[in-house]
Amino acid sequence: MIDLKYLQNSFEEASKRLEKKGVKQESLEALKERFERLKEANRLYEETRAKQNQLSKLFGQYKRDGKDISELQAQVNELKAEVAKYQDEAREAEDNLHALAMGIPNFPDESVPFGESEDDNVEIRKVLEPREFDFRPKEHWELGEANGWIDFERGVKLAKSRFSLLKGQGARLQTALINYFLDKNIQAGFEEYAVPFMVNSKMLEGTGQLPKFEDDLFKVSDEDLWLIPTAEVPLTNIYHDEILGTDELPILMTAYSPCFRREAGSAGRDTRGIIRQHQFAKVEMVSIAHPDKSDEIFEKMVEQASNLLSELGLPHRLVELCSGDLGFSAARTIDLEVWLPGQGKYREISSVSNTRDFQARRAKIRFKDGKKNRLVHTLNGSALAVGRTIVAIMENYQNEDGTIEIPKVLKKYL
RNA sequence: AGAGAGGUGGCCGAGCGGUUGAAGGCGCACGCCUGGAACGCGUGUGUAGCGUAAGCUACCGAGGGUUCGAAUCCCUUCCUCUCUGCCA
Repeated sequence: MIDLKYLQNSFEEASKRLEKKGVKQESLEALKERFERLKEANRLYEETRAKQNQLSKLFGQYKRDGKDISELQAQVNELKAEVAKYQDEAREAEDNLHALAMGIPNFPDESVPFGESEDDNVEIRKVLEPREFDFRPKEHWELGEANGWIDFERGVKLAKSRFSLLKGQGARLQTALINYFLDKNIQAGFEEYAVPFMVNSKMLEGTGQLPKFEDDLFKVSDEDLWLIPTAEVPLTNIYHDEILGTDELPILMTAYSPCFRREAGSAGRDTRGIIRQHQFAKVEMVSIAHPDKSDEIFEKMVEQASNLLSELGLPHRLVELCSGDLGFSAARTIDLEVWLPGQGKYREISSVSNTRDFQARRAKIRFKDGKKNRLVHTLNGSALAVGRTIVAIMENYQNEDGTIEIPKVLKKYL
């Protein structure tokens, strides 16, 4: 959630910043108005409530002194109705504010380039030269089937479309990658966690998936439980509604998890292959940082993801997302796109974001700064999406006969 | 899943429906004491919102209700513990 006081005090600036992300001025005006209405409603409620409390306190005295309370009673009864009325109004104002505020995305950083769509994203640099093929490189689904690594049809039979299964060397490769990523992340100072793969709705509100993006999620029927779309959700919310000590920061976490996404808006995109599935494996990094240190940690996380790709020998590029392509919670995001020779394109394989205090405010994650409690900064990034890494390995390491080499660094994991 | 017990401040632990935001203890911080420490003594020690401030409001797992007034009574719900059942 954005800082409503900031919105109120610096409305021009705030709305200008959010305009870059496609937020209409009107909704911000409405938000500001609802914030002010809530404050007014609260003020009225608290004032009348204070009066009532004062009178109520007299009852004890009156009784002890044996005085008549009937007049007092009448007075309080009048106030009571008023208090109830103001309380209802305050609650309604609160609900209205919350409903709107939770749907407003985060401010992009000043440094984020302006743009409307992914076409306006800015390439920062390329890492490793794509290899020259002296034959037509195949796409991963051809290779996956030919090698018996991926079974698309039976995956669909077991669940539905956009599910698949890995077997044999394909499955081994996934396990190897997970272990490799976790090992490297641990070496870089991240601590490994094994987290629940389902969370309740409060946690999803904390990280920003709910209430706005319910359609992207799988929900467990009859329970307030949802399959996680990324380990970012449980990892970040580990400290939901907690106050950390300054000396505990930064907290660097990593976890493997399957990720479940309904991808409601993506019909027709990447229908072949395992680029876009309802379930995929990912190793995630999440950092809880002191506000002054989050930029530094952001760089570290980008470097970490890039290093993983480099060590696997996978050509990739770093792309700074423009304002219009930035996710709901992110203030800044760098995507890592891996080269896929079969497609002849760079495709997203990791996304590192700094959400600043946006998630922290929603999830109430604070730290003690001297006497004061302050919101932390939260960051997340993939290191890496495992399914897409398998795709990248297959396509980049393919031989003309369809066989696939294994990257050197993975040999000891297989 | 069934039966029972319970959820109070960083922790332990009190709390006849009326100055209880909450006794007492531990812990912690500061001060005194000391050559320095321990002990001892003194003071302080939750969070959030509104307000320049004094202060006001809210919070005793959560949500409702009864009442002039609820940590205390009632309902719902979640969680923990013990026993039984089931299970990797």
